Amino acid sequence: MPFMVKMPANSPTIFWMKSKCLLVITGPTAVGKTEVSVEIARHFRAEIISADARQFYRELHIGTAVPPKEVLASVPHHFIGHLSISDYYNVALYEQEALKLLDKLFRYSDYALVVGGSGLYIDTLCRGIDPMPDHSAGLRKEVHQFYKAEGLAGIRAWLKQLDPDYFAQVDPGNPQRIMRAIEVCLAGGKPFSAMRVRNRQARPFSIRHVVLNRPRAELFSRINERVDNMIADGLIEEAMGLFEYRHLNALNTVGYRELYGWVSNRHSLADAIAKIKTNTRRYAKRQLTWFKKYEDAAWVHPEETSTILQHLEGKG
RNA sequence: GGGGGGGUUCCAGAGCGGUCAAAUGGGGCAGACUGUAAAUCUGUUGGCUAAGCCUUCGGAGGUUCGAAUCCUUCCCCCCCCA
Repeated sequence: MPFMVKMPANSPTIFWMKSKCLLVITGPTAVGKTEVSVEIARHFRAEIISADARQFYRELHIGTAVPPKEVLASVPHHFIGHLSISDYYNVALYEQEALKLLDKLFRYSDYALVVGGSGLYIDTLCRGIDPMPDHSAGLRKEVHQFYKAEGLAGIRAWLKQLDPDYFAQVDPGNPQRIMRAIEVCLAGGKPFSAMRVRNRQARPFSIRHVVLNRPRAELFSRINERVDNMIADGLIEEAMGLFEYRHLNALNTVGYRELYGWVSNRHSLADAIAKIKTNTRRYAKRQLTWFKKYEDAAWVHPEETSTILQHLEGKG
């Protein structure tokens, strides 16, 4: 009798067998995930599910280091360029869609391969996220306007009133978090903290996790080099072609925002490029910090393919 | 050759007799993180046998109870006149 798991109400109704395995390859930006992914995917005859939140947008290529055409053509990839920069999207939608996709993929293969560096997205796919009320974009705008008018103190006071428990926990200086909590309280009619219970969802498949990493100096010089290549490949043109959309969240992205800062005369081109490099390095650092909590993950150098395979086969 | 400005902790740049291991910014390092996540935010940043001590503010002397801060001198930068 195969091991069966009851799925939560909002998940696909099918029951999956525990023999299915989700392979996760993550690691900081520019570590070399794309390069190894094809070989791994072929080995397991798995399709690739991207977990790179900025590769979702079809208008973004160079700045988000989307895998080259040959790579995309050699193994089926999902969640790359499936959105437009003007689309609204969030992790919960990703979770839903990815689970639905897995449902399909696992009919043909025992494996699926997640490749990407967006920690929150990977976590959500692997363990779920508490259900939260949906709400209109208008509500977010409203809260944001209140913030602009009343400042940090204003939204803090508001949150304190709506959800004193969460108020006691949030970073007091983080407007984004405070505003989100307010939105959710308003939309759900109850405190955010009552909904954010961090329930871990059981998944009907096993998960094996590899974090790719390199010595810091090596990683950083790859980042610097990659940024130069992006510029040579036409990042400036790509960014400028999207100039009118620069206010969109999707373009609040390393590699784009710095160039907009340059055209807006906030700094020189050379400074912009230097900033892209340092901001990318910082991003990589933040990713690494996030990945450190993956206790079951194996950390390996991307060139050690056989070690990677070993871990993904469960022999690690 | 004459006149003026300046050399400060990784960098830029405040400080201008005690409250200075030295503001602030940058960078670095560390961290947080349940629907904006390549986002957003926080801490830390001379050394140590750490509520104390030691070594820092171009070099060397000096004044003073006490100097990054005042004086002398030396070295090095920059600007103006020649």
